[in-house]
Amino acid sequence: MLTIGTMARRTRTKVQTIRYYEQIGLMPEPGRTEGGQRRYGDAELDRLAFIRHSRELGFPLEAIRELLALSDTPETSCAQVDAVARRHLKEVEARIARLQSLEAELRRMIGECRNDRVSDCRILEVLRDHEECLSDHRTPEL
Amino acid sequence: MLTIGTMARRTRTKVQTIRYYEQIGLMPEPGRTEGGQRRYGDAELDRLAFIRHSRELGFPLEAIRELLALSDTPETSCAQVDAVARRHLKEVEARIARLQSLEAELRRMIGECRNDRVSDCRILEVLRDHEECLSDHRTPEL
DNA sequence: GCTTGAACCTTCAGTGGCTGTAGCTCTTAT
DNA sequence: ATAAGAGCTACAGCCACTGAAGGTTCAAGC
Repeated sequence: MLTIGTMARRTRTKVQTIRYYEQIGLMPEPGRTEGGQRRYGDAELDRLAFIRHSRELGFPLEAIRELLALSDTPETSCAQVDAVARRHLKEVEARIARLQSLEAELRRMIGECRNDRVSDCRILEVLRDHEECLSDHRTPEL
Repeated sequence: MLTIGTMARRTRTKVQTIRYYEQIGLMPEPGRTEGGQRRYGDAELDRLAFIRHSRELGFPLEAIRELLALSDTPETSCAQVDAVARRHLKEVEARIARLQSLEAELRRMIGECRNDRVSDCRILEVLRDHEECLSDHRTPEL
């Protein structure tokens, strides 16, 4: 039987985070000691490890919820798993593209700065005046 | 005199966002009509445009606060402005690098999936078993 | 002058994914 | 028996907004 602290150490998770996962229904309610402390088994450890690995790959918790549900129906096709992963990949690609255009803009701006007084600063001028150089205003920033 | 709605339209900002900026002290408290509605001048419009342009470039609000303060002392050197921008560029670069390593890992994972049953899914196996392929666990995810 | 409807007001809750704190209680080793 | 360390609950805070409820004000048209 594993304490919450042991679970945390083994998966490099904060104790509070595990309790949070329980609260939002991502981890099951574990058994308790007479005194009310949580005690976990190996299945729970595996589940937590799965969640953490998925988080390291940037999957949002809702996607992880889907993956866990699919993982519990072993006889069905994994096409849905594939779809979740591809969807996430698309989001990551989109974020990279967005950040790269920010990066280019920032470099250009910084490159023009001649380190004069603030009143002549090119950076501040750009921030004051620039007209939507960035194409897509509807995507989230990152 | 500009209403909050006009300010919002001109800067492509939500009305609530402008009130939020006021609440956190990024925008000044404007004058009001007898009935209590906000009325702005051109200086406020410029300030809001500055904030929105900076946000489009991904500057966090605290950095924007710094930039606005620096912008109000025209005779000093703009080295500090430069420093804020370079600091932000570094963060953007770091996020890109992190996302690119995620992207590579996701691609590898998806590439291995043969679309069998869930019980043999390579994606799920990776998520269950993979040992920290991603070097830096201390940086924020994005 | 009056009506109408759009725009404004305040306040509060929610987003995602945790993290930190306060003030307790429980377990375990000595 | 005691004391340290780990656990417990409940709640607040982070960032940068966004939405909604429920009410008030403004401006245009008649």
